[in-house]
Amino acid sequence: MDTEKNTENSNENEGKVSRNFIEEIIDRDLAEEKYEKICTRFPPEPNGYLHIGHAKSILLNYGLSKEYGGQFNLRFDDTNPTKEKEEFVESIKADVRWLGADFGEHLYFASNYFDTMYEKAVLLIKKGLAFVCDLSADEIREYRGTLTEPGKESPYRGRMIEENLRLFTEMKNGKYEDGAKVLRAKIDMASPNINMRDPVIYRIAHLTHQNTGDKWCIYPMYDFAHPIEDAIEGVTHSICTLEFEDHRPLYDWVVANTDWEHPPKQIEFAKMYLTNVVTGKRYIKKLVEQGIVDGWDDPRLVTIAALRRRGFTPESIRMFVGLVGVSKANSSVDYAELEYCIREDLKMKCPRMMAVLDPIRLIIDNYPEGESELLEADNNLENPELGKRQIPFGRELFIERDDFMENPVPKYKRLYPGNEVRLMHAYFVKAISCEKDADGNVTAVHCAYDPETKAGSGFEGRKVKGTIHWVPAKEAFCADVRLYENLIDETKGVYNEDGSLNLNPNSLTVVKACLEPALKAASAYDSFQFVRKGYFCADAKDSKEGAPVFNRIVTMKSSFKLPK
RNA sequence: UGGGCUAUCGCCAAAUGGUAAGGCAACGGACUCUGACUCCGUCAUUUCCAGGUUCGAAUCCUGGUAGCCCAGCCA
Repeated sequence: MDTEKNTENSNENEGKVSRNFIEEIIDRDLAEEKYEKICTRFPPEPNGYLHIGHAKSILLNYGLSKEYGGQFNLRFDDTNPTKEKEEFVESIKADVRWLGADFGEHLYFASNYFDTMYEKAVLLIKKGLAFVCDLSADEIREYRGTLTEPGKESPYRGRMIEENLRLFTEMKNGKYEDGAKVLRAKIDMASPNINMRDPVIYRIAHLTHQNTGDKWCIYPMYDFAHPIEDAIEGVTHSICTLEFEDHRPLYDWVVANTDWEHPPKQIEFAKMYLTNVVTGKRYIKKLVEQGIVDGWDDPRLVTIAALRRRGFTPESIRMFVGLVGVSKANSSVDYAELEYCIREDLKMKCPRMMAVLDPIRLIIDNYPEGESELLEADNNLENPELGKRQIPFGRELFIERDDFMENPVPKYKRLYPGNEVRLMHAYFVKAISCEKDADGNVTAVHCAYDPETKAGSGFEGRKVKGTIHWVPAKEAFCADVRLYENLIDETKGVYNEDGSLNLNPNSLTVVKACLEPALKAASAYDSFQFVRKGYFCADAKDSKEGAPVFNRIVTMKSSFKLPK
C-alpha cells in the first residue's frame, strides 16, 4: 500500500517545473535547519461536511508531509461546543481517509489539550500579559474602536496579577454566569490590527462538550487555542487560508509568550472556489437545512460525500488539486477542470456500457423475425483487461433520438435515410425510412443491416463515418436515472435580506433511460461511461424497484454542435 | 476612510533583472467501433494603469487603479 502511494507521488511530481511558495518556505526553513522533520495538519471544526475546498487543504498538507518525509495530523478543532457534532467528526474522518490522506495514528482533538491551554493562560496572567475583564460583550465591542479609530483600554486592564489569578480560577470553577467575565490578552488597544486590541482568549460557556463533557465551563478562543494546539503537536508549518493573515501577529504573540521550544509558523494560501458551484460550508449547510437539496451528499453539491456518490474517484480529486496549484491570489477554478480530471481517471479503468436516454425504435427489416444472437463486446476498447460481455442483438433495438435525422444538417454523420453507420459492437446499418406519430415525431426508424460487417469479423470492405450506440429492445430494461447537467448557480447575493437563500437547484432531471442488460449485474460495474450527453449520473436514490444500483459518475465531453 | 493581502490569456498558474512555461477551455486538422479518446497545429510583442531606473523590467523605484479580508465572548 505504502509503496503504491510513493510511486504515485513520484509520478505526480515528475515533470514538475517549479515549487509552490509554501514549498519554498519549507525549503528555506530546512536549509536554515530550523526543523529536523516537518509536520503539517488539517484542523477542521466538526460542524459540517467537508467539501472540495477542504480537499485542497487536506491534500496540500498531506502532500507536503509526504514530500518531506514528515508527519500529517488530523486534528479536530473542537473548542466551541455550541457548534460541534459527533456526526461530523465521523464523516470528516471518513472523507479524509477516502481522499487518501493517511493520518495513521495522528488523530487528535483540540479539546484534549484544554488542561495545557488553561496552564498557558495562567502563565500569561503570571507574566502580566493577560487579565480578567468584566466588560460586557457590547462594551468590549465599543472599547475596541473601529477600523479607523484606535480602541481604548478596559478599566479592568490594570488588575493585579494575584487578582487575575483568583478571578480566572473562579471562572474555571463555575462561579460566574456565561458572559460575565472573559480573559483577555494584554497587547495594544491602539494597534491598527484589530486582532491585537486585547483579544478575548477565554470565555465562559456552561455547556456540555461532546468530548470533555462537563469538565469545563470556560473555553479558549481560536486565536489562543490554535497556536497552542500546533505547538503541542509539534506542527512546524501551520497552513491556513488567507483570512487568517491578520491573525498571524497574534498567533506569533501567543507562541512567543507561552514558551515553546519549537515554535510553529503560520502560512496562508488562497481558498479555492469552483465556478458556478456553491462552495462554502455555511451555504451548503443552509441548502441542506432548508431542504433545498436531499442532504449533505446530494450529488449537486461539491461536498466530498456528494462527489463520491456522484462517482468522482479520490484519484481524480487528487489530480485536480495538483493541477490547480497553490497561490495567494483569490481564484475560481473552472468546473471543467474537475470534469477533465474525472474523465481522465475513469477513461481507462471503467467499463463503457451503452444506455439510451431518449429512445426511438430501430427496426432492422432484413434481420430474420424472431431470431436473435449474442454479440461479444469489449467492456473498454482501450483497456482489454476489463474483459468482455455479451449483448443480445435482434431485429428491434432502441437508439438515441438525436442519432437519427430525417433531414440531416450539413456534416451530420449519423443515421439518416440512405446513410450507413456502425452500431457499436455490432453491424453496419443503412437507414431506409422512418415512422412518425400524429405530431410528426419520429417513433421508429427502418433500416437494413449487412451481416458481413459484424464487429470483430475483420470486415474491411468499406468504412462508415458514424458509430452509434444502442440497446436491444426486448432485453433492455428501464430505470430512472438522474441527470446533473450543472450544479447550482452561485449568483451574487446568495442571501436575501431576510436571510433566505436565493438559489435554485436548477439542474436535476430524472430521466427514464433504457440500459443494456449487462448493467443488470450492477455490482459488476461500479462505473460506466455514456457518450455524447454531457455527463450523466445514475443514482440509486431514485431508481425504481429492481433497477440496478449505480453509484458512479459518467462523464464525457459533448462537443458536437449542430450547425445553425 | 486604518491595517493586511492580491493583480500575468476566458479559467487556474510558472517565470526570483536576461527577453512571458504548463494545464483547463476554445479553435483548426488527422485518426477513430461513438463528433469521445489519441495525435498534430493555433491561442499574451506583453504581465492592472502611468511614469522612472537599467544595455535589458512581469520582476526594482514612484504614483495611481481594482478586488479580497478584518471591528464574534465563531473558526
